[in-house]
Amino acid sequence: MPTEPLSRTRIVAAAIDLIEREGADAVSMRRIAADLGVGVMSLYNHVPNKDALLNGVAEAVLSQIEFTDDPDAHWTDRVRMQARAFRQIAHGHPRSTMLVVSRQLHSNAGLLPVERALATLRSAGFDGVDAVRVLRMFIAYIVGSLLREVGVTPTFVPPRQHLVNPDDVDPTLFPEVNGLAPLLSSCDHDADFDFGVELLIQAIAVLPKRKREGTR
Amino acid sequence: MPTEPLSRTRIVAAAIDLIEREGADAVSMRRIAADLGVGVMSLYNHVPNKDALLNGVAEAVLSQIEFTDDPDAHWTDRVRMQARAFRQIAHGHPRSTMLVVSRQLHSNAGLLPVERALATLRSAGFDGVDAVRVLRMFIAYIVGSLLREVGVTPTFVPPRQHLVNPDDVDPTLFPEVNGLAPLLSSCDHDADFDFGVELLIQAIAVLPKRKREGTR
DNA sequence: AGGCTTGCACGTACGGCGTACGTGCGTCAA
DNA sequence: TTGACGCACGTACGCCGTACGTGCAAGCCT
Repeated sequence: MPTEPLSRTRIVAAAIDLIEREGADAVSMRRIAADLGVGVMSLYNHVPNKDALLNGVAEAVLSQIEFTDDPDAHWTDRVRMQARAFRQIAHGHPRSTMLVVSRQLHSNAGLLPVERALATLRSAGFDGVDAVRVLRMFIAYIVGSLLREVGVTPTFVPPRQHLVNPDDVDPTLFPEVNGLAPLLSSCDHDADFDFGVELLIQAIAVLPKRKREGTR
Repeated sequence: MPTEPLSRTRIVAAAIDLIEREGADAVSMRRIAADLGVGVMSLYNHVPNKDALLNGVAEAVLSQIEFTDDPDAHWTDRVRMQARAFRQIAHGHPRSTMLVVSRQLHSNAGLLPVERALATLRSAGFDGVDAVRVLRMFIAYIVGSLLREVGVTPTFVPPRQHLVNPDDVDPTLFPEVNGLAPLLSSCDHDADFDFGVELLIQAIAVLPKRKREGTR
């Protein structure tokens, strides 16, 4: 029974699978090896160490983003689509999201979305300085949104799944939080994300566009 | 020589100190105990487990934010000040920032900034729905910015400290990244953060303000 | 005063972790 | 045929979090 030979790709895939099934805390070299039915140390023939393996996971997830870019569309539509495509990470690989946004990647996988975004912004007439600034702002917003969505940064649902109970939130100390508790404890991620994206697009659309070029 | 008695506060302080000196990876119960000159298991008389200790660290850092709110100022100024105050975390406790934004806090420490922000937005005339939405957007942006600033999410400096060298970025695959390399590899965090904050403030300032109240 | 509870510092021990290192086997080049 | 090489694997070391038990000092009730 010749099993598929071990490879970096298979190891990374097993890691992603494990993370999505049991969470990032469940990841250990021993556990991955067990899932693959191999010895622990065999992994090290294909991956230098655990950290590099996790980088591989982040790259793999990142490179699975499906960008369907229509070069003829208005730039605002293209920006919107790219932002949403990036957010797909949180849906396709919710438990891996934290890994993706928390690792400094030096590979091409991380550069492709950047390239696309910059090209779109440049085609919209922004000069280099503004394109980079706007891109960084979008990335910050998207990363922050993803973290909230996958549950790491609080939605600011105070205690239970249900509405706030006054034992946990003192109404005299936190009148606003208390009054808005029903709104704070529920969250439509799709709507909230789009709300922010629209606001950002609208905001940068009115930026004064400087002369083209200016990358120097 | 009666040393200060052990306490949760002292343990948390030692943990923060250790994180800022050697990074979050260096944190272990054994190491903290050694720094405090006590036995490992003594810590567990004051802290239920490591996870709770890290929550304590996040709370402590969060509650050190200095909000200097001027209720008479224009609401745009107040929002700006609150955003900057929150960002102070990244300066005062850079290595702890990741912990602060990556932990779901159920304590009052996390609610105070929320309360202040909501109050400011409500006083600016936003109804409950919009105040919560805008707050969430700001939080996402700030969290994402902090992560970039403390070096976890990439600045998109491609390889070295210096400019991009063409070995690492294929100019034909990534023409924009390549052309904008000088801009991508340097980053004025203060200016970039303020750029985004101004844009966001400007964007929400033109939101149609609905009737007051509406928390229900 | 004497006994008892309680709080807290501490040591030992267990199971799990990442990984350095050595070993043995299959394949392929010379 | 033989040698080198690639790769799966076992063992072992030094970390980790923490369950559990022990002993001591302070405070309480009678």
